[in-house]
Amino acid sequence: MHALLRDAGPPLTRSVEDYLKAIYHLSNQGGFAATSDIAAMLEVAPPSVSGMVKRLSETGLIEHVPYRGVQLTAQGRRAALKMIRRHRILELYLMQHLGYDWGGVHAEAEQLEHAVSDDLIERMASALGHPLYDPHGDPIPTAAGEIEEAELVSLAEAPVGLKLELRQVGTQQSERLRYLAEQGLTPGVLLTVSERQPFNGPTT
Amino acid sequence: MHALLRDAGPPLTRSVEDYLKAIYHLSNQGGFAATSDIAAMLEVAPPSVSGMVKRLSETGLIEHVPYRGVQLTAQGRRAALKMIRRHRILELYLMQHLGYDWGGVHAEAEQLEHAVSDDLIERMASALGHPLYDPHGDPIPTAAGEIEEAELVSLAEAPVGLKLELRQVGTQQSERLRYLAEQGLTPGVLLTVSERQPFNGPTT
DNA sequence: TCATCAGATTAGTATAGACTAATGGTATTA
DNA sequence: TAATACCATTAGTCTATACTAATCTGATGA
Repeated sequence: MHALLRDAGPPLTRSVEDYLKAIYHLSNQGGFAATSDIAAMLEVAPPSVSGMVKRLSETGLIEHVPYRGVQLTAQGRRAALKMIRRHRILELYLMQHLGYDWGGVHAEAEQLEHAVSDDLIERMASALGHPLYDPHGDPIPTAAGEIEEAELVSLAEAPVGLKLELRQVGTQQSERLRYLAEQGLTPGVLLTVSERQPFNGPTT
Repeated sequence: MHALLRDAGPPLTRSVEDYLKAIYHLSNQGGFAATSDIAAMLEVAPPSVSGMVKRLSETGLIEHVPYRGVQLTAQGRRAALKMIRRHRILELYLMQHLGYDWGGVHAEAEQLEHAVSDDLIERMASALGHPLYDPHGDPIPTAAGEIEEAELVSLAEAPVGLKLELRQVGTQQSERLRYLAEQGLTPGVLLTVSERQPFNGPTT
């Protein structure tokens, strides 16, 4: 009985969901997320973050070490992964079933992820054949809250001559995504690093 | 220039959208919506309605006659119809493309209608072939904000012997909707009023 | 006409979440 | 080690929205 009710509590607000997602992204490799980075990512003022951090640590969703930053608790991480699953399933669904392009999906998913039910997400996931990666190539957490921790190399760091598969594209700016898609730079494509100009772009 | 910007202003909040929809439904035939009816429909206390009514009439979305009730202005009506279009397109889409049943669809649409973009709604509308009626048989307002004003007869009022087409079902209780659907009472079906028991049900 | 009562409104309070201005802590550099 | 600069936090305010308790209005029936 305890176990089943463990996660109940009042549902998270839209803001709280956004904070948890931001903290997840900023503390990826087990580190702390800094107040100012959270503020920048969510486009709010730093004191707003301090306030929210206090509330979130009181409800046990994060751990706060003053002047060092915050980390998700197991509970907070579960909630964050749920939002990320929603976001990624939504992006995929909007592209594959409603004709969205790579650039426009992000904003729409960003709104919808707060409003959809678990049921709807699972229906979309099955309509998509339970996909493992989103349109950017990022892994989609399972409904149970697990996520693949990929080892990725940045293209800018890859040695010349290396053959590789383009797995994910690390930008969310619509214009840039559309441009890359036109160039055929879309997740899954195989590339070879042929040369690199000093200070900028390598070639396919 | 004026005309194009006329409706700009800050976007409506979730609450405001709900109030406008409720007022629309309660003042259907040109009358006034009463504070207490709005309160009942939205499940809030009457003073909360008084407060919101003040704000809405200051922003020009409704007309308030103290102690009599409220009416939508043209602007408020446009906003309400937009929400109703969203709701009805969503219900239809969820049923036809994601396997929702008649009962479960309302609650999901109620949430999503506040989060979807106009673009997404129009994409769903075209995926559905620009439908005119929602799953309950209610007319769907056009993107331009027009709605068919249907003349409907309640089954309970129809004279015995009349042949008619079931156009809409006036309940939103999930259980009851499922029951009716099982009985084949679904919009579009042709019925004949064969007899009526005193105090209750007529037969197909 | 007046008393009464239901329903509407005002008054005052709470909470979530944001802001700016002021202050406090930590780490870097001289 | 001390000064400084950067970042975090606290203090105090604002808005939207809800609440309860108290008051007011208008319609109804005696």
